[in-house]
Amino acid sequence: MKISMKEVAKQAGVSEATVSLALNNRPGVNPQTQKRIQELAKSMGYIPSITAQTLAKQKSGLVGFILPNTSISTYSMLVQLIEEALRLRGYKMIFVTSENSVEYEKEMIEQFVSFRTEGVIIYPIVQANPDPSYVNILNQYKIPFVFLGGYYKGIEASFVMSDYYTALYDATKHLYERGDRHFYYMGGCRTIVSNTMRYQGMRDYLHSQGIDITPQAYLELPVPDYDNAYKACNQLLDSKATVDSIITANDFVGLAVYNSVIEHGFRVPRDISIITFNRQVPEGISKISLTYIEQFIKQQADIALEYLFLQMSGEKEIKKTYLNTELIIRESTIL
Amino acid sequence: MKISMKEVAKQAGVSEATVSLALNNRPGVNPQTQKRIQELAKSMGYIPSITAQTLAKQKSGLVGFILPNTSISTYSMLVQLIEEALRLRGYKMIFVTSENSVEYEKEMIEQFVSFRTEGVIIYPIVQANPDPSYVNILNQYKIPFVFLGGYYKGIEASFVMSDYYTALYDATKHLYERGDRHFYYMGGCRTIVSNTMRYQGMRDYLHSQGIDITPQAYLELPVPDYDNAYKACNQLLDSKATVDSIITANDFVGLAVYNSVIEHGFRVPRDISIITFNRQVPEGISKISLTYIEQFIKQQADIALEYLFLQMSGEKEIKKTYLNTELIIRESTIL
DNA sequence: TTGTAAGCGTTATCAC
DNA sequence: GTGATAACGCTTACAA
Repeated sequence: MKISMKEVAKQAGVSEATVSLALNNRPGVNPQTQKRIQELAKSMGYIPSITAQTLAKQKSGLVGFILPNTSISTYSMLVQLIEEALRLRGYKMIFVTSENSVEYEKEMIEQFVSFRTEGVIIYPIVQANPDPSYVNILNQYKIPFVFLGGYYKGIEASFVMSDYYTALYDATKHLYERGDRHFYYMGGCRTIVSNTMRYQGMRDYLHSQGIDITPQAYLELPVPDYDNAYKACNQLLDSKATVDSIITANDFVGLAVYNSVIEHGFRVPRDISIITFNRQVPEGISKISLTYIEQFIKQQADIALEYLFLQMSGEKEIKKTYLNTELIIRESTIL
Repeated sequence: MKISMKEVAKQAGVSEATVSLALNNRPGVNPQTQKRIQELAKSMGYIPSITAQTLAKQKSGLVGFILPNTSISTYSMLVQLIEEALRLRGYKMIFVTSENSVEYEKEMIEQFVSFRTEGVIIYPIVQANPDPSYVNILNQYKIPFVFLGGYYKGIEASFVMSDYYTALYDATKHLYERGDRHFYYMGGCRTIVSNTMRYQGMRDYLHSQGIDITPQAYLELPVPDYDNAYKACNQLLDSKATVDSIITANDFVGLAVYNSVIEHGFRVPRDISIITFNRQVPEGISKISLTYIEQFIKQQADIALEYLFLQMSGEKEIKKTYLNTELIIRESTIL
């Protein structure tokens, strides 16, 4: 049977108030009584209704976390890291994915409001978002929130993300110093902040060396996956463009590029070099190990949480962190 | 400001009851009033408290889904499929991972009770579970549940899973007919149902051909990942055992085996053939494309949901489905 | 130390 | 058609 506090109270021969106090280890209840009630409740299989608790306490103990999806290993690491950190702080995570859709993200954020979460962490969708103002519903309900992995222009909130600008700046430098002069970046939607930053990092380093690139150097994929990348790279190479290096958004894209490059009769890295983000295919499995840009996921999770808890404790100041990345040299750029 | 129904009612100059009826499109309210209230509520940014609704309605509209983790692509597909199907039926999914730990799964199931979910789908942990009786708390709270991808012995509930027995039976047959005679299976915890089934399928086919294997043919990995598999396979091959084929739990294991085999101077598939489950590394990326056993994930999700909704609508009968799999031949077993 | 009672934000049952 | 009001299961003053 469904057990409620009333049942426990009746069985114990005390009032509901006493049961509540006893079960929550609150002072002011006889240790004997407390023990008796706790044991009774346990033996009855009583599990309190979070719903009722939330309503009564006006605190849900919930923190919402929204991610574009869960299929990228970076993302699923974040879920685990954040869930654990929240649990240690006595919060429960309520986790949803936006499926990379604006509408869906909006809905999910409203759902967070509906659940009266006490804080929200948003990993922004990585597709174009023309008007992210729906996020402000969180402000209306006084629910603190932070961005992780990016942010929306026009929404004032703390955020932490990789310093994609410097990452691309440095990666480009590495390749330039190898002698490469013709550069491409291949990835997803170019208008989102993190991708704009990448383009600019590449552009600015090259500009400093007297090379000016055009937006065509950004090869935009509808979805940054193997098939799209393979097609796009074939098209690029078929066009007889001069290509020295291609930097890619993730290693499925990077490995598609590798296959395409090889099939066009070029060698990697002798003719064309490849650098990737977000390596998730373990070394040893793929045909080539790609030089990659490592992002520090755990640190990002930690900082996001730190900022969130700051906001939750009343802090008003907006904090922004661009986190360092590290270039890990592998076969695809070694001379 | 936080808006509650009271505010909306006040602004609209009607009672809360009317607001409730209007917002929920219930009969018995003047269409004009209804429209006025709906627009007002929207303009005020009112979002109802699910908590209060749940308490009042005694229905949460929630279905719990628990998965060992989210890093396997099979799993993340399931999350999406199930979430969508539930949404279409007017339910919200509350999704958690068990981190493959008994204690954690227990906790999460209690959490589902605590949220008063109306149904639960359990993908059992894929490590040994000595006593899964904690699942029965769901029965006590009259929360229907089904298993997906496996089940726990001793817990009576509907389930759907791949027919691992036949999968291995047929895979072994395929290899036997190629001429292989010395078989191994490499995967995770051998005591869980789905792995026991695999072993038995392999054993029984071989027995039918007059070959008797011992439990040593099951190479049990602490965790079925690349590193463990690589080590285990090295050990096997170093031992000079005769090995004709190795069937593996997933393609990280399969590709680790491939590397180990190659490094020991054998050829695939001429000397040793490999079959895997749960391929997730796209073809074209890995050094070799592995013959694999395809599981029909969407069908499993559909059936699990069907069984769950049957139970939720009062059906008592327990249904069990072992779903067909398909052997997809690739390089690693082609002669 | 324990019990009584109000209140959290909704819904649902009645009167009106 | 609409408005009181009880109820949902719990917490939390405050009273006893």
